[in-house]
Amino acid sequence: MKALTIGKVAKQAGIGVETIRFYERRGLLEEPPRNDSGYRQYPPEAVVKLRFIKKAKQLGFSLKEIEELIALRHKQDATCGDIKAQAEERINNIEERIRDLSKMKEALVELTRQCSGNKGPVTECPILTALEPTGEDP
Amino acid sequence: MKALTIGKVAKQAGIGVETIRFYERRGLLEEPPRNDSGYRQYPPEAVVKLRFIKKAKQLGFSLKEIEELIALRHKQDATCGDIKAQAEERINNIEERIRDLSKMKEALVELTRQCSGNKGPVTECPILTALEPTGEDP
DNA sequence: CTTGACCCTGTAGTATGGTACAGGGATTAT
DNA sequence: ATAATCCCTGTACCATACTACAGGGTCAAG
Repeated sequence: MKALTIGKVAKQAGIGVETIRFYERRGLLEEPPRNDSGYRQYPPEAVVKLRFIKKAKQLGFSLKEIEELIALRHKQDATCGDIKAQAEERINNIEERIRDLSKMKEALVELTRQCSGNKGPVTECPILTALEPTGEDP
Repeated sequence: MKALTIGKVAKQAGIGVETIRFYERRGLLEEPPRNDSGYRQYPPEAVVKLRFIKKAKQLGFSLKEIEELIALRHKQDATCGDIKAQAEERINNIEERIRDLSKMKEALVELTRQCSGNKGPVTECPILTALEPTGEDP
């Protein structure tokens, strides 16, 4: 009697209807029971689960990782430490991405530092010549 | 007489043959002349251009941005300042990504700090309960 | 002169995370 | 009762940046 249609769930979770069906196809969300007309009948917990997915995504977890997290939660012998390990892997991953981005940034900052940024011709721009060390155009 | 086949260019630039053809389709690389058999005949400058693309990619430029950079370089009235502006936009973009990632990381670090990481049951893991605030499973 | 390495086009598939119909049936509000 | 919403499936599409064939022609070495 408290079953929700997909539209209600979508609104309450702040996610699109199509996206929910996509998550179901992906295996991220279990298939809910259907009524006589074939409409999905979601228990209220579905909203909770979708919000979980949404938050995890905001923390940078991929759908695949979220799937693993959910699977872990359902395993009887999974421990808190398993989850923590997962989160720590995520942190390491994020740190690596930050390091990569910082390297890119430093290289670019160095290039712009060398560039006067004035009205000089493009052919003399140190940014381009740095990218194209031996280069001229056809 | 110094024309290169696509395979030679690929090897010298450190890029796959298929990737070069893909760049050509994308409009990133101009179509080279062909010989009687329809083989692409690249001038040696093509290697330079591909290395340019490769380096720009390593600096985090997307193919679309690289296209813009190349177009800028070919415009008569483009200035060094135009290039610098492009690079600075890139820097801002990278900084934004770093800020986003740092936020994610901080949230995760805070969660793992709260988690004992011991053999406790998953249902009591603060990481999961934080992600799923009101939640229990079906 | 044949074999293997190279080249060609065109199409399709990969991964990621969705979004957008088309073409139909069901439900709800007026 | 009928129109406006919903819901269904299935498929195709968006961007990004490739990668992998299939099916065929060409070229160079032994």
